[in-house]
Amino acid sequence: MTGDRWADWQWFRTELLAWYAQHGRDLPWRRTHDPYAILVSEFMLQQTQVVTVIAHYQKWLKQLPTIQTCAQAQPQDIFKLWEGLGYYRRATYLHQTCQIIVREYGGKIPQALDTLITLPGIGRTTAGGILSHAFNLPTPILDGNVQRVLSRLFALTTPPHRNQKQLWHYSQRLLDPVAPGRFNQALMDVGAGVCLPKDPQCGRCPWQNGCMSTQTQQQHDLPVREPGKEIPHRTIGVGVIWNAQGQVLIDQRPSTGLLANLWEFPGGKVEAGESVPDCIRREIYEELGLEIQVGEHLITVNHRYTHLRVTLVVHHCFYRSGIPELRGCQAYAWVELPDLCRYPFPQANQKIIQALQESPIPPYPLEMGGGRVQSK
DNA sequence: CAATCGTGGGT
DNA sequence: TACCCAAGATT
Repeated sequence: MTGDRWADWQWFRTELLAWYAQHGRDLPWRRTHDPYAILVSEFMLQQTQVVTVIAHYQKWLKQLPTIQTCAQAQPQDIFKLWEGLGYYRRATYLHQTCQIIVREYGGKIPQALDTLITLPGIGRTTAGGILSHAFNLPTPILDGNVQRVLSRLFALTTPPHRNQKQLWHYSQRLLDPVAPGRFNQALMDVGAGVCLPKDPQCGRCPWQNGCMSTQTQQQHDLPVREPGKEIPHRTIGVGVIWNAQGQVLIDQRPSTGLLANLWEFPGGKVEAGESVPDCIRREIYEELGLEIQVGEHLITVNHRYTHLRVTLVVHHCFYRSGIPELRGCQAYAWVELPDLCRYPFPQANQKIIQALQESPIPPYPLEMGGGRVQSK
């Protein structure tokens, strides 16, 4: 690159598209022209790697093959299909977006960028991805891959999150106006498979001869990243509360905040100087108004979120008295173990469920009414 | 604009 | 093990 010459930009496009024809990934959402399917893939791919998305993508489209079926689905089904993918707000946003498109746009995805980004969960990158991929419209994208590729290609020494305007400019300027769909897909493939965060594979890069950071051996130092912050840790006491019918109590988390709308085994943060059984007894009373007896330890689960680490100390518990009140949750349910799979749970709770299914059901304490009542 | 929002892969 | 990073959007 010796200047802002048309031939230089065209060279990037030609090289990239030629490389893509040989080395592009074969992905499920590249085998369809259905804009709805592409919309689904774009939502799932937000901050989530391809290998993680594929199974969920295929299951989703099998159960909700059209935008109409998605719009009409129950929230519980939406969350169940999203289970395990994380960032669960995306599921609600996708559901809402499909409902709006069906209701207000005749089931056709709007092809105007300004319209698309007004829909829930659709920002500029997702909108650009949909428009370029589904309709071959010349809309740029700027995901993590593209930010890294562009930072190296043009040797941009400002951290990407402080340099969004310039990065968008480059993404727009570089975009192939004839084949924007394939170009954007190719750009992300370079980021995901060649221009790796650590150990960039410059020898396999179609842009090796035009990359400014490679010429000065800066590619390992770009993009510039700022040090992260420390992640706090909490210990959480969790109760698997059994009733005399052999059912366990679960609750649905609030509609906002961490793991919104998902189901869980009730519990809460262990306060300073408090024992775990005391914590569980207190939390169950505060959140549900139930009196329980805390029993033996079931499992301890360590889990990491983006901004939080938790240790879940889980105990078997036994219902004594009270009717559940909805204080810190949306709903509750007494369920038998085989029915737990009907409810969407976060990953940390999946480990509890697995432990439950592998461990024998604890005997109901004799002093609390004798043997278990066999339900049905 | 900084914080929030999950989970799995890779080093 | 302990990080970093991922087809980001929202508030």
